[in-house]
Amino acid sequence: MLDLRFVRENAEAVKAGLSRRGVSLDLTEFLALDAKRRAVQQEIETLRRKRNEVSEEIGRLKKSGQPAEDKVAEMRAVGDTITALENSTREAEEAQRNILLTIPNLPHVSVPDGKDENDNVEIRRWSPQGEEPPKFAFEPKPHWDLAEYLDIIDFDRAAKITGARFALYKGMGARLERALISFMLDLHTMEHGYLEVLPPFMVNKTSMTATGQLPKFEEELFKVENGTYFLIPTAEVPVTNIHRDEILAEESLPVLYAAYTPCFRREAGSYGKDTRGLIRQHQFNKVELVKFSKPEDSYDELEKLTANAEEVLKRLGLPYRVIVLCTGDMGFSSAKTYDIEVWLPAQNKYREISSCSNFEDFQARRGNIRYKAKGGKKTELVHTLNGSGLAVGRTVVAILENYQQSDGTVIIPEALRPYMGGADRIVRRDGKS
RNA sequence: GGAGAGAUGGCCGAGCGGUUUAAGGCGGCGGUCUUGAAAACCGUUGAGCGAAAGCUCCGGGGGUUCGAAUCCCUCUCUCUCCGCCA
Repeated sequence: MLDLRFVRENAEAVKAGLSRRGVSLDLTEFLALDAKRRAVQQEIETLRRKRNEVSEEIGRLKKSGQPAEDKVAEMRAVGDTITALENSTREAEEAQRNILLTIPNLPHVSVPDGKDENDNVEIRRWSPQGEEPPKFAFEPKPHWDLAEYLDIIDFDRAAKITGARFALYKGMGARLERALISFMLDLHTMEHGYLEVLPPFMVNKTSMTATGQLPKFEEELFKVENGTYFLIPTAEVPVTNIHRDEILAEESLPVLYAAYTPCFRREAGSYGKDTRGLIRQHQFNKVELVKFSKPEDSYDELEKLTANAEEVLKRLGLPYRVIVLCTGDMGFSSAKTYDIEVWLPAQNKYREISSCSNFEDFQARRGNIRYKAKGGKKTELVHTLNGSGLAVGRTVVAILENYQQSDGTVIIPEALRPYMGGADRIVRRDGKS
């Protein structure tokens, strides 16, 4: 959410910033509403002041046994006026907040202008051999064929159990998923300084609103039927909300959390996209990194966060590139986003495996997350950041495709072997390969 | 699921219709003392809006009243006991 006062005083700058995103916003009604609301607020406060003073006087009169009937009657009328004005202003307040909640964040100056994903800008590439991904001596198979041959993921039975876009992991497949979660969490907690948390997988409406999923994107969420909770679409939601309505001490910043959670997404509007395989699922696992930082440090923290996520791919020896999303492709709450894309040889392209964003104070304002400088007088909003470190299912995809052998078996990256009971290769359970 | 008790500033905790403009303690900050620290003592210290005057905030929402932290209704959460349960 943008600052109400900032919008009022910088309406043109706000419109200009949003137009970079391809969003055109008419603020005339909003500003008129705001002016009227503030005028009424002034009136209410003047009346309240009068009521406070006279009520105090009534108290004194009654105590000393003097009559106060006329003043009581007068204040009864004032009270009625206040109630009427409050009712009219409440509506205006709500209308204003509802508008503010649907305005996306302003892009940072360093974000390139652009319309859609075609205008994103590549920043760097990495591969075990330098920059370019290695060439295969044979035609690399898609991960779903490999998974079926190795009998480690069963999409048909998952469809029977639940429906489309779900997966049943088996044997070394299930173990690989679990190994990756442990590997990622160990790296981030033991080497990158994050604190591991395991949050609830369902959250309330207030939490969803603070991080920006609500009120605008409810159609992306699963809502539980017997209550008011939503399944989390990312750990960003529960973890960022850890400090909702709190004032953090300056010396505790930055606060760094790493969390494994499953994520649940409706994927409305993506019919026909990535229908085969693990790429786009209604339920997937993710290790998420979340930071709370001082405003002046947040862009340095974004670079570090992105590097922390990249380190997972480096340790696993998976080729990737980093791109910066253009203004038109960024998420609603973000001021700047880097996507990390991993190389998938069977698709012959890079696919998103992590998204690292600085939200500046956009989420902090919605969630009222502040900090106070040591000895300082004012509280200030923190900046929030997060990034995948990494999406686990897509990491499985990348390992299967990049480490596949011509016989259909898959080499296990060395860094992962301690988590796989020492195994160095995924083979069929019947021994055939 | 049943019965009861609660929710007050960073934390603990008093207040239960009108000097609460929220006591007191802890913690924080500043100072005196000290070679330094501790202890002791003194001072200071909640949040939001507003240019200011001032207004608002005692879990959320609603009500009673001239006036609500205080009374009523309702919701949420916490705790204790009982029952059930992985």
